[in-house]
Amino acid sequence: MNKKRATSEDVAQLAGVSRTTVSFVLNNVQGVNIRESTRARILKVAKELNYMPNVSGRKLVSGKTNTIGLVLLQSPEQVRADAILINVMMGVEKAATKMGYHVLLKQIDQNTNSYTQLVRENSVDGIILSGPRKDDSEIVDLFHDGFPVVLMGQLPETDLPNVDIDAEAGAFTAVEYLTQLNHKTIAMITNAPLEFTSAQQRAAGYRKALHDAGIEFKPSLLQEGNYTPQSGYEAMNRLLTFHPFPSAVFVASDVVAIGAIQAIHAAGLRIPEDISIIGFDDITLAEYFTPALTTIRLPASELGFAAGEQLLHIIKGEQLETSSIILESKLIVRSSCAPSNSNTK
Amino acid sequence: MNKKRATSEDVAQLAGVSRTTVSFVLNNVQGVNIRESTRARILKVAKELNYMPNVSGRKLVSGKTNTIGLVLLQSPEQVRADAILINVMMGVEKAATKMGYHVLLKQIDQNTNSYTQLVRENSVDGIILSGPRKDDSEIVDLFHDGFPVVLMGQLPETDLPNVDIDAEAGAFTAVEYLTQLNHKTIAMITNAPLEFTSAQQRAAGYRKALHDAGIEFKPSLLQEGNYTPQSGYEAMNRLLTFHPFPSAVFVASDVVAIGAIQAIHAAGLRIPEDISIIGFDDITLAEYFTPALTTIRLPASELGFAAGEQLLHIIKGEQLETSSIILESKLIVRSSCAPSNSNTK
DNA sequence: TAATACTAGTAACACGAGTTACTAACACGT
DNA sequence: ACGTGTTAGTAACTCGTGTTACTAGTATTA
Repeated sequence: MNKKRATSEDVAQLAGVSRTTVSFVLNNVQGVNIRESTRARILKVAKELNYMPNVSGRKLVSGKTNTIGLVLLQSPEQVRADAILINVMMGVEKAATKMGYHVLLKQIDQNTNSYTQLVRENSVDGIILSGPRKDDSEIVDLFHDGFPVVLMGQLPETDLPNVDIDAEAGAFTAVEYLTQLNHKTIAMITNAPLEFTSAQQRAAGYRKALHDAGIEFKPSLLQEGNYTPQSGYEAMNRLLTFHPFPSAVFVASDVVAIGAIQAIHAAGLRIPEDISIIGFDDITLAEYFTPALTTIRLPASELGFAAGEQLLHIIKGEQLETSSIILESKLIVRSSCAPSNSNTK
Repeated sequence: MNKKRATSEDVAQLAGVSRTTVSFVLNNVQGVNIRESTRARILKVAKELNYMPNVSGRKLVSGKTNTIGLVLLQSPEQVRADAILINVMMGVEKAATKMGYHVLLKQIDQNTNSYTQLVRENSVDGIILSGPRKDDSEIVDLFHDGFPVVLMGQLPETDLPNVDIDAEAGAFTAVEYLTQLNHKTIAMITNAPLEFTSAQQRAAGYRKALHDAGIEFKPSLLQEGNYTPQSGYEAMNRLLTFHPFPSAVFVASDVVAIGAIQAIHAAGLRIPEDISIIGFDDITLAEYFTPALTTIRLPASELGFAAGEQLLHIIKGEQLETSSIILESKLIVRSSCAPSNSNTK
């Protein structure tokens, strides 16, 4: 670093005024009288020196960092498998940038040191937490300390501000679509093990849609996936051992669905003629699966953006319209579902 | 924020010593005499108060931020289409965390304000730049100012420290694999427009492999893709209008490849019987394409990790073993390539 | 003309740490 | 008893900024 960056003192000296005046001018402080010529001179010098205030100094006195933390509690494997996470991240970044904030990215390993450190160090003004676990008391403590926090996802039995997809409604829509196609034996493969709330929500939507259609829920038709295509492959193979096998399957993740599709093809069956498949997420590639996957589109980027905006509202102490923002998903019809030919059952 | 965080002054008062002593003890300063009992008392109080040094204060005096910037110059669309970028990011995060650093994420829109701001503000100690453009002089200026910088990718005619995949070698391997299968008419669909170095490198590997196999390069067989499956679909359709059409195609991106596969299927042709396809990237889903895609695996996470480590070396002023780290890719054979049946030509 | 109000700016303090230079108390050798 | 060295610690300065309280000079008003 050859060139030392200019400080406000440098600007002050070159402009022949005090540092205070420089601060007043550059921060456009109201209620202070500065002659127009002086103001112009300071601005000119600041520009010449390419002056930018040192954030550390500014942070120290203001107590604000102008930075929000984006904390991912997902394991590296989950992150890798989560095809829409990057969109979410970009959404957060966009919201932050819009308000002049930075984004600090942190991936937390289950047993590594906690993210509370970020807060104690005064590194961030607020935190967006992606993938909260039920047993996570840290975040609740932070919230009760009055620290700005927004969840991405849900934590039952708490009133933390959160932003989420209406996964239950999305799952409901998906399964309802299948029942309307006259399917009677509809299986589900979850996106994740059932201890995760995201899986629970989708399973709930599945059961509700079955119930509304007057179809009895059979536990054996609910198989667990765990983010990977491989898990979808295995789950589908389990379903295929049933007689008769289901005529339609709701797979609560497109990535898992591609494994299920593989299994169906491997068994010599056709989609959608023999089995209908509906996915969840609408990842970029879903359209290019064979066959093109009918699925539920999640507003990933919007989710991140909303979380960022919500957090910034809280940081600025603004009144929230609602502490819980639920975004709607949307059915995208392609060609992996067909009406039941009713020879099942 | 109800509870004010404890400062070193608080610790000092409660332990009945001066702030200086607290600083000595907590930073384990060598060559200073502190009675063992005092030391223990201070540590105990610090723990009780849950004291963590305020980073802003520390940054101000040390001039270090313990933060590195990860700057993405890719457009939001590119980011969305780049299936391995998230792995790269996690790799960077891992390297940073290992050394006690934070990662600041910044996505720069082509014409938005520059990333130099991050530097001037003193927000980061160094920058990793992903997706540099040829005409980017900002980064070169920063480098010449002595600011720690690492490129992810390459910038020809500069000696900036960089970390990259050996894309040319990877492309060479892919195409060599096809020539060894006795293919004579081998087309290529690029991952991106040819003004991007990443596309140029892959095209260079393609031409070299053709040359080594004694096959003449035909410009018409080199079609441009632009990150999306749709572009692969269109490029493949252009190739299919040729008589005879190529017996094998190297698609320099798995995501683009899936579009090409769609086009081939839509034309009623089979893979690999009628056309062999080899991809590039080895995205998570490549294994589950129909057919499973033979491709070149990029060490994405390792790339990010290496970039992070390299940058931290530079920041700490350590001598670099080499200023350019090139990681090797690897051929992953699945079932989308078959020997040429030699009826072509 | 003297009291008052406004203009244009500055001196001084605060934020929370790290670090250098100094001191008071005691031990030791002669 | 006196100088020297060590131990255990502290006062005071620095980093770069924001902000409050104050002042000197000028304009306005009674």
